[in-house]
Amino acid sequence: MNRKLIIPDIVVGRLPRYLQALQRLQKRAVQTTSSKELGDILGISAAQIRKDLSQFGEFGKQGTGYSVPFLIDRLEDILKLKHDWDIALVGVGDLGHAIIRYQGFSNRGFCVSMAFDNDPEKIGTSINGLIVENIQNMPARIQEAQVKIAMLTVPAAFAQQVAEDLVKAGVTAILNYAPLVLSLPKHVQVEYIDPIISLQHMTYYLE
Amino acid sequence: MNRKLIIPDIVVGRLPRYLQALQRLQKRAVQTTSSKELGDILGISAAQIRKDLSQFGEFGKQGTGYSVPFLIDRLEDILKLKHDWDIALVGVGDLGHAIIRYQGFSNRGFCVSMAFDNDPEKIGTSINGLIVENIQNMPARIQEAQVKIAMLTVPAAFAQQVAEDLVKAGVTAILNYAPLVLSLPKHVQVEYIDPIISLQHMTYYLE
DNA sequence: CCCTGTGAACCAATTCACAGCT
DNA sequence: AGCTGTGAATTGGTTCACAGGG
Repeated sequence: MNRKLIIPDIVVGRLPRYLQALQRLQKRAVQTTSSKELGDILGISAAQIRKDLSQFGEFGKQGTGYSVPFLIDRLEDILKLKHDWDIALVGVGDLGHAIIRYQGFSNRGFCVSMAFDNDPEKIGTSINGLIVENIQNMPARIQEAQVKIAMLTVPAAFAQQVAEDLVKAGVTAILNYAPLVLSLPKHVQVEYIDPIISLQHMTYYLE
Repeated sequence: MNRKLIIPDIVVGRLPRYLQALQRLQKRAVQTTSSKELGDILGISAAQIRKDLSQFGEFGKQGTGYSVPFLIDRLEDILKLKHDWDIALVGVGDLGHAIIRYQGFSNRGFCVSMAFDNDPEKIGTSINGLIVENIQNMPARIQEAQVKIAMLTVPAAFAQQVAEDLVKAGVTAILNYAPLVLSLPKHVQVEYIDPIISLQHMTYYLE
C-alpha cells in the first residue's frame, strides 16, 4: 500500500459516487462487490476505481473483491460522514424552500438545521418544522452553533456579500447555487450548482 | 490558428463559465476584456483561457484583448445558444416546481416548455402558466414537439426507466437530478446535479 | 508596453498488464 | 480462475515563455 501524502482532488470527488453506488448495492442486500461491478454501475473503469481506493488503504480481497458494508464504512470515515453535518441555508426562495423540504439529506450525512432570509414575509414562517430566521441574526447564530457548511440560494447580486459574511461567521464550505463564481479565501471549499451551466455544456454536442 | 478536430470535453465544459462572466461584464457595459481579467473573475489562469478560446478561432486582438460583445457572440454560436432550447421537465415535486418557477432560463438559452408527472393531483394544474401533463402522454408530446433536452426530477427509483423513455422519444440530453448514475446509449448527453455528492466532496476537507 | 496565440515543457490522470494472494 | 494493488506506459491537460502584432 502506498498511502499518498496528498490525494488528488479529482479522486476525492469520485468517492461520493462510489459511496452512492455501494449504498444502493447494500439496499439490495448485496454483501460483496468488485471494481468491475462498481465500474459498470458508475460508467468508470475498474482500474480507476482500484487505483482511487488504493490511495486510502487496501480495502479489497484478492479473488473476492470488496465487502460492501466494510467499504461503505471506510468511505464514510474518509469523507467524515460518521456524524451528520449541520447546514445553514441562506435564501428561502422557491429553491431554498424545495431544499428544506427535501427528505434525502438525513441518511447521507447532512441536516439542514438553519434557514435565513431577509424578507419579513418569510421570517418566522415554518417549513417542515424549520423556522426561517432573520438574516441579520445569521452571523451570531452560525458562530454560536459552530456551523461549518452553508447552502447559498440567494439572488446572484447578493451572493458574494452573503458568502463573505458566512466565511466571517466561521463557515468553511459553501454550496453555491447562485450563477457566479465566488471569490473567497482559499481555505474555504466551494462547490457550484448551476443547471444552466450544465445545460449549456450539453448543447455544444446537440444537432 | 490551429482549430482542433476534436475539442476536449473539459474545455467545452469551461465555455459556459466564460460566457457567464462575459455576460456579467456586458451588464456593466464593459466593452473589452482580457484573458487576465476573465481569469481573475473565474479563478482560472489566463493562459488556460487563451488556449481554450484558441481552439475555436482567433477571437482576441494583441495588445487590446477581447471584445466582450464579439466573444459572447462567438461563444453563443459555439454552444448553439443562438435560439432558445425547449426543455421537458419530468417530475413535478418540490424541486420540479421550483425549476418551473425559476425566471433565469429565458435569457440564457432555454425555456421549460413542458412538464410531466404521474400524480393525478398535479396533472392539469398550472405553474407559472405551464400546465402539468400526464406522464403517459410524454413520449408522444416530446416526439411531436421535437424536444431534445429533458430535466429529470423524479424519485431515484423511477429515474432509469423514465430516462430510457425520454431517449426513446428522441431526447438526447438529460440533466439528471436523481441521485444515481444513468445507464444510457452513449449518443445521449447526461449531466448530473446532486447536492449531496457536492457536499460530501467538501466534507473530506473539513476539520 | 500590452496582450494574444502557440509550440515546448511540464505535470497530472488514466489505462495497461501482471505479480501475488484467495 | 478470479480479483486486487501497483509500477510502468500512455494519454491528456496545464503552464511556461516568447514571437509578433497593436
